[in-house]
Amino acid sequence: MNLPPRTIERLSKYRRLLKKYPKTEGLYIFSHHLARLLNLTPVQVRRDLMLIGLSGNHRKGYNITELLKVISQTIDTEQGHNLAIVGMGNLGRAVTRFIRKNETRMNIVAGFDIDQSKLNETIEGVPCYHISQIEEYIKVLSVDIAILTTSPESAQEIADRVIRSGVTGILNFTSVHLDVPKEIYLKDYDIITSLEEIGFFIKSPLQ
Amino acid sequence: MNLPPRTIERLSKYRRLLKKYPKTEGLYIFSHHLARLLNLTPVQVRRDLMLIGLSGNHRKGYNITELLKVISQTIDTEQGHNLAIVGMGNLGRAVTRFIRKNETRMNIVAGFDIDQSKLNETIEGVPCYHISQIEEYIKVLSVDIAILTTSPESAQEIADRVIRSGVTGILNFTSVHLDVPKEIYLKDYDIITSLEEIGFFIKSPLQ
DNA sequence: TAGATTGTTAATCGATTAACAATC
DNA sequence: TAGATTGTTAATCGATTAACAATC
Repeated sequence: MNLPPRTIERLSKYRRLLKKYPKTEGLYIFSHHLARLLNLTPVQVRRDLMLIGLSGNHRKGYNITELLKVISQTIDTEQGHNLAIVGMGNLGRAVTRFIRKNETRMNIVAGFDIDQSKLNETIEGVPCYHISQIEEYIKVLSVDIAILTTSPESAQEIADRVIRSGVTGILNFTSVHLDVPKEIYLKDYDIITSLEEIGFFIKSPLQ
Repeated sequence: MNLPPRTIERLSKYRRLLKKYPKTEGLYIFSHHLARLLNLTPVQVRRDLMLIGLSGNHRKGYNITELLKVISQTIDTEQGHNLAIVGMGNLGRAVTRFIRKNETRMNIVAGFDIDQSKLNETIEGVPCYHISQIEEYIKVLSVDIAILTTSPESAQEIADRVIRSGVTGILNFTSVHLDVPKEIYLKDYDIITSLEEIGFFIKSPLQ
């Protein structure tokens, strides 16, 4: 199915919110209610749900169970995704822990680090291997998404290597611009740029 | 000055890249060269620089020193920004370390945590206080940007409290939707949603 | 002059929102 | 029926890109 990236992001947020939604609040939810919980407009919500073929009830709104089912059918794959964290330093371990606390279809199957002492050890419940074994383990474990939490210096080299090994999605925490083939889905988390953006907009009067 | 958010983000990236640019490569850079280094188009680069009043030389391109000067004048404030990290767990400490490794105008002046044992201790070189003292220290230290790395449960309460104390910019790592007044500049880093977005687009054939 | 570049407007693209018909 | 909602198209907004004049 061909859906806009922004819609996918919102679908993910609808699902996460509704999964925790108290059962006592009823089986149905109105678009304006869901919108208010996420600071969106009711039209946005209805449009998103329309795009994935969901329809609501004019009296009661949208059936939450159906909503959860159809969103999951849209977003998830049967097997889920196998993730590798490359760079098991502070940030890598924190991100690992963060992901594992959430119930998702994302299975962290390996961590990699240059530190020999971490070899074959289990960190945050994830088996950790030496960086030299990336190609080998990524293939064997069918990793399709890599999270890059390495040093800036090695980021591009590691990206090249994980891509060569079969990874097609990358979440890049390194603040380094990565050059990747256009068939790779790359998402950057550039903390420094984000802070500078915030800094600029809080000094200027806001729109 | 009124500049689009995307332009600010790119200016931040131009600067970071050019700061590390080897001196031997010359004092000038062409828009197409800068564009290639960041996977942008030359027009995008020229337009961004035009918006901040920079002009280049038809033979040599843009003067790197001037470029760095004008970008800094645009983005930075004289005093820089004072940051607080709220939640000094794994993620908070990792983010603290990450920011301190980069040379920026962002000064991390305080960390906060519920853990009594961290009270008055210095973590990653940052003085750490108990969460009950947020209001007090944010005011005294003139913190204007808060980074939220707390538990999801306390995220909204903490956001309310830092805003009440004078913070106007928030970088939110908690994956929880925050309800903030429109004059607050909020930027979300939702790791779960990002992974689900990547997951969706690597299963579908890419555009 | 020819060629490569900058500078800038107009067209296009993607996403949001306004408007409103249809339904219960 | 009146009122509140859903469903969907058309208009608008923000950002990128195409086109091209100006300059060295």
